[in-house]
Amino acid sequence: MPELPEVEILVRHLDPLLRGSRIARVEILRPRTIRPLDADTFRRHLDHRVITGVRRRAKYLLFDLEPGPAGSPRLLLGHLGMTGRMYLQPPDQPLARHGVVVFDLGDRLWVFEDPRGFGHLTFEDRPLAGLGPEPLSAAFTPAAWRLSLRHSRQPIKVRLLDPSVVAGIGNIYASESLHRAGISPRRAAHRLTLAEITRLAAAIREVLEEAIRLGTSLPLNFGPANPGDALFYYGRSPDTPAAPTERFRVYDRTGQPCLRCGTPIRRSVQAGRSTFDCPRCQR
DNA sequence: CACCATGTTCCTTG
DNA sequence: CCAAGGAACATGGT
Repeated sequence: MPELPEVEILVRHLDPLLRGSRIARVEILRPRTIRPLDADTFRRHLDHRVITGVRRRAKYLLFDLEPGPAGSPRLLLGHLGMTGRMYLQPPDQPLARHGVVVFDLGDRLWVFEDPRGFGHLTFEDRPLAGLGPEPLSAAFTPAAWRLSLRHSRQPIKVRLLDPSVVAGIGNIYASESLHRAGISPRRAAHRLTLAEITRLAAAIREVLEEAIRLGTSLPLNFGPANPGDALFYYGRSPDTPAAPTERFRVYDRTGQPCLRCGTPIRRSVQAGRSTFDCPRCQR
């Protein structure tokens, strides 16, 4: 499901539902999801712990834990990978086919579902240390950001996917941000002018904020009986309401007219991943 | 059968 | 030492 906006929307959804909940039992159906820790340690540390809040950093979900026995972790980290979802469901409802971890909260189940299995849960917070600025924070200024782009000859689109450059941008919003800023994804990062960097930083913020606004304005149901979510890319079924039209301006719109100038959107491959841009608006 | 897919890490190459 | 590219992880949709 995830890039920054989707994780942010999920965090806002989960926080009031999980805050104050006590974990009665943890069921690990796919041990590989718990990494790089072992499943037994994980289970032992979470038994009877209380969640005091849910936050986000980049695409990580951060679950704050009430202090437990000496040496127990204060923070649980979750990452959804490409296809992870989380939701609460009644205990008597059947579990999703790819339910990988289930937290028994007594009156409800908190389910982590992940068909492709790229997501994970851990207490290991080292990956957070290397993350770049949150694009929606005040610390994300063009002047500061410029320094991290100055030394790379890589295409700017590829740099945007590096979490140490800016946190939470994925393949969809990288293309979307560059289109909004009118910058070619192929431009070498170190050749961007300060004016372009300023424009791109603003575009990133706008694109992400718009996506979050859209998500919070929709009646979302993250439950297993509603795999559509309308908002999220993965798991849409024919009978669920379609996502709002023109949610993306370039992503996955190969050959369709650019909404600004009408030129057909082009697909290319950079660092092994699809890039979408308008050959006319983005130079 | 082929190719594609929202992410991240690790290994190899230069 | 670093930068950059590609494979790997695993499953499902078209």
